[in-house]
Amino acid sequence: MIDIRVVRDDPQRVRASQRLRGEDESLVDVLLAADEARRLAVSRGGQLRAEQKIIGRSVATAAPDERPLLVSTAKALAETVKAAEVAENVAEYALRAAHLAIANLVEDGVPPGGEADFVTLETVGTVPSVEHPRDHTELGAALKAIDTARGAKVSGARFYFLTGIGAQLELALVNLAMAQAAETGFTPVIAPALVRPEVMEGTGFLGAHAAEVYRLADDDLYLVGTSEVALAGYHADEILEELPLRYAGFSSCFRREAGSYGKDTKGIIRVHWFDKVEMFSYVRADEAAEEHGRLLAWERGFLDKLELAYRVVDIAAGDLGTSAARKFDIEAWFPSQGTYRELTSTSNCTTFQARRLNIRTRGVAGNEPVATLNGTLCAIARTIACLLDHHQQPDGSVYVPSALRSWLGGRDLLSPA
RNA sequence: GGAGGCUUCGCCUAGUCUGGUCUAUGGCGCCGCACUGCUAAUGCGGUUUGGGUUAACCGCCCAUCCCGGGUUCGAAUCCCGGAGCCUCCGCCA
Repeated sequence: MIDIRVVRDDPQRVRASQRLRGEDESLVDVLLAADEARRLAVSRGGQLRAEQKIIGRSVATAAPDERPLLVSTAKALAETVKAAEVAENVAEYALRAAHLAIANLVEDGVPPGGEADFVTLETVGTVPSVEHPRDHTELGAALKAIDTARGAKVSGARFYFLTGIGAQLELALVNLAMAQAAETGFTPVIAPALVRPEVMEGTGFLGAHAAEVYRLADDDLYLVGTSEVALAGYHADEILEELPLRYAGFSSCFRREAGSYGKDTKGIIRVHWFDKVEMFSYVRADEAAEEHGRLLAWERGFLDKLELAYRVVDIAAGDLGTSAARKFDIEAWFPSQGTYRELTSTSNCTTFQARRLNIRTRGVAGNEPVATLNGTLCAIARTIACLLDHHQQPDGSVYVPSALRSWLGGRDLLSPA
């Protein structure tokens, strides 16, 4: 939810942002009209209620013989008030709908264009040269670490089992990520994976990408696609006294992957369920961009520990999520694919989520919404896929980066049994 | 899953049975001022949140007693639905 005052004061800016995203600019005019209509409706309703209050008071204090007349007057007024209140509700609802239809304002400097128009900011590390690279599915099967066949048998396509060293790798990555997060000052959090509709809507996931989200209809709960959802809802309806607040949440993540038919059908790069350690920050609105830089740096620090070659990309406006003002992805090198693939993603949601979730802090001119930001520390399944692929050796074994060894019994090489 | 209790403006609380100056009581905390020779006491005043009006301030107006409906001229108060918390029973890792 963007600041309605920005829309009133500078509709051109909002239109420009919508245009950059490839969204409908005329929604801005719909919103302005709805805002004006609501103001009129509320003001009329207020006036009528004020009259009604005065009459009500005179009824209370009137002499018995004067009552009937007063009551009949009040009755007539009550009809008018009721009608005005219906109009208010309609206007209120229309305003909210119009408001929710508008995505966050795109930050200055975001590249224009769509999915293919990202800008590479930096390329880091040395891309490994592997003669005849095997993909992570093959490597994972040989190591008895990843079992996608039985995943499909038990749960369907895009499900998997991590077994043996695969399961240990997950725990090692979680431990490493949580250790880094805690050292950096994040509060480690184990977050629920099921959330209420308000929270899901507040984080902006029920907008354009509602089809991505699993819903438990019998219980009216949603399965989160990222612990960002729970971590944003954590402080809903609160006034935060001390900022910044930083949380590192671990949870399972569920994605329907609707519309991704045919993409990454093999292996565990794109799955319906995976575990993830996510960083989430609450900061003052004017510090959001700086925090975004810090989140990106922490993501890079983690990938550096995994000794991966990667590039940092600035996502184009048309490919941003509803709530993001800017997004940086880090894509790591997959030798078997001969390309970089997304491993982490950090978004600056500015005050967009905080407005919807009513998360504020005390400012000089009263309470004001905070800014929220999120960034992947480690999406486990995809990271395991990358580690196997990236660190594979000619003999089919896999090199273990030193940062992970203490969590894996000191092993520096994973070899097929 | 069953039974019962509870939810009031930061925290605690009065008010709900018996609808009407409730324009929500009091305490704590907090802020300001005054006074007292002293990081205290006392006194006075202020202190929910959101929106509107304003260049801004002051002020004024509207809404807000968990949420949503309903009854009524009028709802914190009565009725229905929902959420949350608590207690007990059942079940359960």
